[in-house]
Amino acid sequence: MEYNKTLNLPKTKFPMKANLPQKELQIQKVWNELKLYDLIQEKNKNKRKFILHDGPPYANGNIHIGHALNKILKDIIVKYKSMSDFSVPFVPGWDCHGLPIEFQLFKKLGISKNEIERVKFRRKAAEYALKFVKVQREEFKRLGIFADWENPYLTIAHSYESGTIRVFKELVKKGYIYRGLKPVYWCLSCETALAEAEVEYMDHSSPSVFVKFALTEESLSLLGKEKFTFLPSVLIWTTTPWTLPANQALCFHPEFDYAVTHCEVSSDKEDVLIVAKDLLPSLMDKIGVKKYKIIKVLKGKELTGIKCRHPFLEKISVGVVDNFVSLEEGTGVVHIAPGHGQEDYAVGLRNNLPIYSPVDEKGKFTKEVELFSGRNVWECNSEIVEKIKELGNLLYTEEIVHSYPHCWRCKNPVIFRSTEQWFMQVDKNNLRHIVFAESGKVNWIPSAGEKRMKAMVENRPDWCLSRQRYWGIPIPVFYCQGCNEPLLSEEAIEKVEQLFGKEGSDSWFIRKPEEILSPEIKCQKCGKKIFRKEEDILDVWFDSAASSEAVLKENDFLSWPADLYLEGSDQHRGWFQVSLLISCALQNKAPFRSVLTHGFVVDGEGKKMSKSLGNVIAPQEIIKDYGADILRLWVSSENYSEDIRLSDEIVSQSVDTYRRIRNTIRYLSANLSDFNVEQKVPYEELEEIDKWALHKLQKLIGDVICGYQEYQFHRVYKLIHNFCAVELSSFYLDVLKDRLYTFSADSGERKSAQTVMFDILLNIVKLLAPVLSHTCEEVWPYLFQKEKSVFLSDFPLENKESENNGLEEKWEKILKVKGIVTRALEKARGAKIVGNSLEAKIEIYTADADWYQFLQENKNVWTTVFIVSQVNFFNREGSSDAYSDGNLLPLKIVVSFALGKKCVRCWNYSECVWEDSSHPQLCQRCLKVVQNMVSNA
RNA sequence: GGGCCUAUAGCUCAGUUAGUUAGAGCGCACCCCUGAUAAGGGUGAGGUCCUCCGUGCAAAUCGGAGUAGGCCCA
Repeated sequence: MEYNKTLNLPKTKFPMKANLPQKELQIQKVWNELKLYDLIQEKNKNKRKFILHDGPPYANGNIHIGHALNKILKDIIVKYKSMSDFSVPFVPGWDCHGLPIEFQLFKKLGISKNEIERVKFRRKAAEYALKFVKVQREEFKRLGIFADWENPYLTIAHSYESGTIRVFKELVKKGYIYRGLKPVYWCLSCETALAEAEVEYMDHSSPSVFVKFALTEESLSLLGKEKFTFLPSVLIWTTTPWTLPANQALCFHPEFDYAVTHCEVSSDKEDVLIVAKDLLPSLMDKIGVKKYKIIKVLKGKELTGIKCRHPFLEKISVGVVDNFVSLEEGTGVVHIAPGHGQEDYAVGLRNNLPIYSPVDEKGKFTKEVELFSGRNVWECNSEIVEKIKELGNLLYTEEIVHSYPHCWRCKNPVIFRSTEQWFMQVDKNNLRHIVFAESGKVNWIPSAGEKRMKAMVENRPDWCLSRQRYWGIPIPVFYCQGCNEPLLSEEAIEKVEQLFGKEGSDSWFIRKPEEILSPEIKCQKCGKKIFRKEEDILDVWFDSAASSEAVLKENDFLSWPADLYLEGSDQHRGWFQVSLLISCALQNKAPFRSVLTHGFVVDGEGKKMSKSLGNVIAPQEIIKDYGADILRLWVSSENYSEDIRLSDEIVSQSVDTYRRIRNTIRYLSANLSDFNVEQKVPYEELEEIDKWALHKLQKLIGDVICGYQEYQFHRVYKLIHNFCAVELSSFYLDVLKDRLYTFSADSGERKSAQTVMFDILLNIVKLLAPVLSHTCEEVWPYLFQKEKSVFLSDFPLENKESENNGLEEKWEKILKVKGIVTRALEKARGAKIVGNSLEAKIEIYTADADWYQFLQENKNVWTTVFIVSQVNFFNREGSSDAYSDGNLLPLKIVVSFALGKKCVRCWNYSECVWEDSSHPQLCQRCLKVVQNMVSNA
């Protein structure tokens, strides 16, 4: 007789080999057909809401690993919350406007801004963005992300654009919006503003000049009581002499030492110069001074407020301090023209200097600079140098070649030129303080986010909202054709808001002002009724900053504020900050209760991923080779609060972990092929070890829930993996084999094991579903549940009634004994005494009365727990050659080959009577089982 | 250059209020099994807790400096 046919061996159709890349597609197809996302919403519609507001990724290009990480983290939360008593509508979003798209498209079309009509271009840009929305949507769906994919929010949707204008309107109403000057890159030949991405750095030859700014009489006292034979001068260095007419200040570093130095410039010329002390030797060498003497040394901050004469104009330049001043080159004093440089502009703002820029759009000096009026700034460079020399304020000049920004189209050098821009005032209505206070109420995860946000808000300048671009939401402002006064009226903007809601923002460039405005409206200043439209568009950050207003407020099934924003840590500066700013301006309140940030994906060495380093790993590759669940498992395994590493080694670790979990699930299900829920054994009747396993399961459930609630998914990952590998595979399931396989199929003992295995399987599948979504859905049909999907089931709750801490303590001790026995067995295996552990007979010796009693009390479990054929124990000290485990346990173990005969069915050895003539190779236990089967057959 | 963050075994992570010999799982090596089989079990080897200095009776843990890396600015 083939006795293995009488065994209850595992049986399942659930494949060992996952073949995820294919299998996942089938599962996703089923999800689609079920309309699972809708079913989940329907199921949870009356529960309390949890709003995770999606930060819109930029709709250009395929998704990269950072996108995958971000959306998977969100998805884990959405799924966990959806299964745990929350209604979690998740509306994905895309950022569709902005320079990167515009830039890419112009490149693709091979043309520049002036070579295409604006509306025509905008239609192409919209098409381009929508194409990538579709691409990314498919890629996100391929990751197994659940969301309202059919109804995402797009920043180019009419309703969204209208919502953005509404936000602008509210800001105008509350007085946040003003017009001011700001320097931007400007191409003189194209007569246009350029974005940073549109300038290229190329070598350029410029005059390098060292120029004196003489102190005024009144400032001499700042230098102390010294009498000077020569009027001291502050020495600056610049490579853009043409910006000198716009000079407003001289900037010192507050902490640097500045030397007031007497120099013999030449045999007949002497000077007193103020420069950074550390630069003195190289500087004197450069300008050819052989003899010099330091008269006095001052800290930069002591020079604050010093007044100097302009080197060739009748005006005063004032001393200011700033940390950006460096000792790399020059004199340690920086000439500041706030209208002609970014750094200068920032210094200007901090010191309330005029943003002065007397240069027109063709790059010619305006009438304000009489000397050079109407002349091109480049042409004037040399004349300015001549003029300074003439007045004796030039100490040194040479031509230098350096890297300088050029226009990407016409390749000419560009300048910084101030133009009128729209701003949002950060200090209006106490906004900065409100933002600060609201930040303090937000739950930042990790908590350092609060510090980072506050530091940023504290220092940020007003927000420049204007962009001289094509692809964005227009700034809804009209100008009087008569007096050029901007029309900043709530009523007018509301017309635009309504128009965009109907026709979208392209209509701004199609409709005439009179088609938009009501006929009664007139200029508040001069009363004229003819207007022109603003050409500039809004900074793309304004679009996304409006999302909580344009999405959460506009949809009844959502709510405001959001419970959670979850993005990369770069968004402290980006989306979080601008959203906070807008929300506090409009609502005096943060738009989010919690903000969770994750780090960036870096390679195995912790270096950033870049094409040039060749260490980029694409999510598409991982999906193709291993499947989305592997990627999801990797996401869950990493502590995302820091940098997140990814390498081939790390992926293969996820693959290994996946296999272990999958096999454990498969094995559990394979042993449940003849089990159904009606056969469940009541708790009281369970075998003790089964109660122990149930206890462990409940603890696991509690810990895993804790992990999910605190968004610590790597804890979830570790807990479940350890449970599968340690509690289940290496112990419980291994020990159970004898009972499952050899006991009669319907025996209470076997059903007891199956009852618990079923519980374990069902719960593990649910616990893992937010992470291994496809795999858990794949096993779901093997669990005969009423729900059509694991995601329509309820998340487990920790059942404390199935817990028994006393039992756990006792089994901990039993496991310790198993530990020493397996070590003894391993030694015996090495000595070729036994191979398979069932070939072993174990003798345990202990002189310790308590331990002996413990062994005695549990005498029924030992063979099972050790998976050996025989166990004897003795209340006496074992011989010296018996195995002992240091002094960890007062036990000594002797391993010998088991006594008696091996039963061919259960492989246990026994000395029982082998009497049955028809089954002479069966032990008594198996004999009964087999006889039973035969009589039942 | 500035703000924020990180550094524990080959990998992913623990390590509480400073308190025995710094832990887990995986991987690796070796062994067993062949009734979870492109599986399963066992044993074992792996650590300058990034470096240096300091404070403590005592430091992975607290303080300072540095190195390497990340994000954001400049």
